Amino acid sequence: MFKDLDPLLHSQLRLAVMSLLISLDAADFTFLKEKTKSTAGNLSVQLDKLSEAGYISIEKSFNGKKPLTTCRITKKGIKAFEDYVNSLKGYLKT
Amino acid sequence: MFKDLDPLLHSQLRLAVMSLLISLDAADFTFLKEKTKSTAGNLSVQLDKLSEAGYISIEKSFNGKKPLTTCRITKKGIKAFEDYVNSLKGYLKT
DNA sequence: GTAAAGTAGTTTATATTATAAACCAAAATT
DNA sequence: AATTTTGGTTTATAATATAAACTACTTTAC
Repeated sequence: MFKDLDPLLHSQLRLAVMSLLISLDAADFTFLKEKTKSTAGNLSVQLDKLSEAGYISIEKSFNGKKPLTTCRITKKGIKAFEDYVNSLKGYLKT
Repeated sequence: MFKDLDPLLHSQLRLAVMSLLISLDAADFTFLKEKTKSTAGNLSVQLDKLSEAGYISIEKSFNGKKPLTTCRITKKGIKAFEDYVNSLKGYLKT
């Protein structure tokens, strides 16, 4: 009846990031920070967790002289997000 | 874009409890424990939190000689659940 | 009738998580 | 050349979830 909710996705900020990445394909740190209205520190930590789980890939480069962190959702991440949404549905239908 | 998710409802067990109560109107401790497959201790704590928030009411009585804890969702709880579901939608649409 | 097991919970301790605050290095601005 | 801003990371703290231990009583088995 109530399937377990992936704890990695059941977090407001990580879920917001995944939600953005699933329709955007690529997004940089600053963009994610603005869209999610998070602090840089929090975002940095949560991106690491998503990355360690293999849900996103993180690529570090430079935009001119400024560091640029680009995130992309992985296949595994897409699957996890879809699973999470399906599990959640069991909790939401009234 | 991403509305804040009520932290009281953004918890697997509390959400499951609210999901049950919203369509059941009343449920006792043992029933909730079985349906949510939670431990008694965890359920006890989470029910208290929902109760303190005014999302559910808890009535203690006796079923013969055994203690009976009956839970009901409140108007405030229904509103909170609906708000939560609506906020979540912003995270899930792909 | 009393010891053991079961029921219905609560309290407390611990592990995990989220978040903010502090920090760092380089670049841009005054 | 000092100050502020950008783009982050690391570390510390507060909040949360969860399980384990406990309480109080009841039922069952001997």
